[in-house]
Amino acid sequence: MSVAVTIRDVARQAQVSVATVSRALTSPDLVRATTRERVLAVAADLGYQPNLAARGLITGKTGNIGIVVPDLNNPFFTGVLKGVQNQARMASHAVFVADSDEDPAAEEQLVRAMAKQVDGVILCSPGIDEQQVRELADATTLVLLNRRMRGVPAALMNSGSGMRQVIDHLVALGHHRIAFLNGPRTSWSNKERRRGLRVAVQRHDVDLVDMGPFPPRYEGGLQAADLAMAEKVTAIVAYNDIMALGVLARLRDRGVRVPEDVSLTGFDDLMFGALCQPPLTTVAMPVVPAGRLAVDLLLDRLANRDAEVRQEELDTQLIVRATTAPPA
Amino acid sequence: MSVAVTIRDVARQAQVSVATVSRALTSPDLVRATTRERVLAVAADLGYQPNLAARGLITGKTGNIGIVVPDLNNPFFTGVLKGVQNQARMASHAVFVADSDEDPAAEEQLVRAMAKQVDGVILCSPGIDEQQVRELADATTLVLLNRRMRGVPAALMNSGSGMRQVIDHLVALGHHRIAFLNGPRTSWSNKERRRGLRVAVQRHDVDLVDMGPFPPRYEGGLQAADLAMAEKVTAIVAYNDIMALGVLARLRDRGVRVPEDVSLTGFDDLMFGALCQPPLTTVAMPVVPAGRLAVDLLLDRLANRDAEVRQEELDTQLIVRATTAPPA
DNA sequence: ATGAAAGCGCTAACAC
DNA sequence: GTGTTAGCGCTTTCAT
Repeated sequence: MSVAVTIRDVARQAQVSVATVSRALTSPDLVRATTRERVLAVAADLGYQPNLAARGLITGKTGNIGIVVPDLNNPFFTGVLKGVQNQARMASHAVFVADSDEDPAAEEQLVRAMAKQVDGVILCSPGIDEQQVRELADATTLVLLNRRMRGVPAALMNSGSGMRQVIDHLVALGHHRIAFLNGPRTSWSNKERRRGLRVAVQRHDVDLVDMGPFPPRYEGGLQAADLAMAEKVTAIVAYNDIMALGVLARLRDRGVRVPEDVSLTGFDDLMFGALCQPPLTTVAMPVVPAGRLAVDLLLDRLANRDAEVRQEELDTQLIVRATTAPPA
Repeated sequence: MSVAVTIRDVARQAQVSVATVSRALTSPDLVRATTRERVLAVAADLGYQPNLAARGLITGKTGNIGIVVPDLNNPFFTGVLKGVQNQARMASHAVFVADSDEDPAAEEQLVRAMAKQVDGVILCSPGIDEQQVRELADATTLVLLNRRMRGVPAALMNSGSGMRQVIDHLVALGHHRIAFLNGPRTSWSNKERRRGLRVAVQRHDVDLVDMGPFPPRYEGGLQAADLAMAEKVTAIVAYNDIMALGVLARLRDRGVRVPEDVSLTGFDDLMFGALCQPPLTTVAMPVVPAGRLAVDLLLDRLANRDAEVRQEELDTQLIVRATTAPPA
């Protein structure tokens, strides 16, 4: 392990003061070109890397951003993380990540613990209570992901538009009685998807059977499948892809054919939808772009603290694959 | 946004010096109990959170650890990340994450960039060249994940044992001619899996058809499926689950039944193996435990810099599901 | 047991 | 254009 080379070492070797080295690195136009080049050359030669913690101590900016997610095993959140990581790197920021294991209390702690080491944090927390979010927004610069709240910047995905496309698609196929399998009632996403659905349905002659809530996982789908079939629907709209996969498995076990006997749609488009059999008709959530957007919003807010709060919405897109067809 | 409360504020309010506050927080037994309690009470009251960057500047420890992975969209790496995050939190460390987008050159940069802000980094890089890893190990405390290299601590998964179980299983079913679909030739994992396979095969009367390399993704499986069938094998061992899924899809399209006409196994056990149809027989890689182990190794090394280098191996386990059966 | 003071590596006035 | 110096928030001698 090589010993750390500091700004002093560079200064000595380049025969200048530490201030000049600092300037050469951070405000190049403040030093004469020849000096700058000499300094930079020495720095490169010595393999000098500025200590960002020390820099942050004085500038007040750490060059880091944090992201808190409920579960790193969920491809939805890792997609977001990927986008965040990407965009952060473009902006020369490093990213702290924390996984709360779906525990809202932990989320609050994690944000607070991060607060001192980052310039701001991106919070993906469907569960945490609104009042607490406000307190956190007070403790650090916060950007919400996939959740809208007055006065807090947010990167959003417009599930309403996706749901409208789902309903238009199903109605065009000839469906009139459709089940919606709710995810967690309190989650912002579920509310949004449900709202989009209800709006879309009003424009058509459709019976909407509102079911659940179910756990937003494979097991939730297994459970929901039987209940939905009992309602004699011809199409099932699941809260998300994972649940849809559970429905698919359960229907197959019961000998119900998809899409011949019943149509099925998911939501999120998390990779395995495309890989499974039959491939799942679903709505693609732009998770990676949303992660990128969140970073942009955060950096923008940091640079421009008293501009108005931006909440931007990305469109979602129906992906028709093979689980939807005209009713029998 | 509330202004930061520093150690000075606490000191003033508690009527002690900053040194005493510092001691009360980090070496409680150096201050009188009554003083300590008073200080702690004030700190809690003011919502004081020590600035870790400042602390790190003087102690030389940041309390952070880094992890560099090739792709955050790959559930293998996010599983590891989950384990890392988990264990780091137990040890009150924060986690920096960086995604190299499968670019070995970027990996090196990312590690170097992190080096100053972390106590050590966990590197998951099948691709990066051995010499460069050594240089990185010189620049920071490094722990390798799923890759063995002399003198560098490593958290390993013993794919050999899993492969032996696969072959024993297939042979017990009556297979004699088996294809192995190679992943990237240079990847440590592929070498290990292949080696395990060859050893296992020697103990039985089996023709091993070594095919590929193929890209370790869905498309690689699509491509490999036809080639494997042309070799008249009765069982196909894919480098990993994703490739196996590609094989499965292609075989289904061709009307080849799995497992009736040909058996198929994957490797990794990445969730969707269980969800697909038929559920995939595969080898479970303990990715989350491996992440945890990597953190332990890192922390251990940090605490005990001149102990011998630990390289620990976790066992892998065959998971028999529904894609393997006796040959026709 | 506690305080005063030095200093971690760096940037930002302020001089010249 | 460059050097000198103070100080970011904290820990850690060294005194007392």
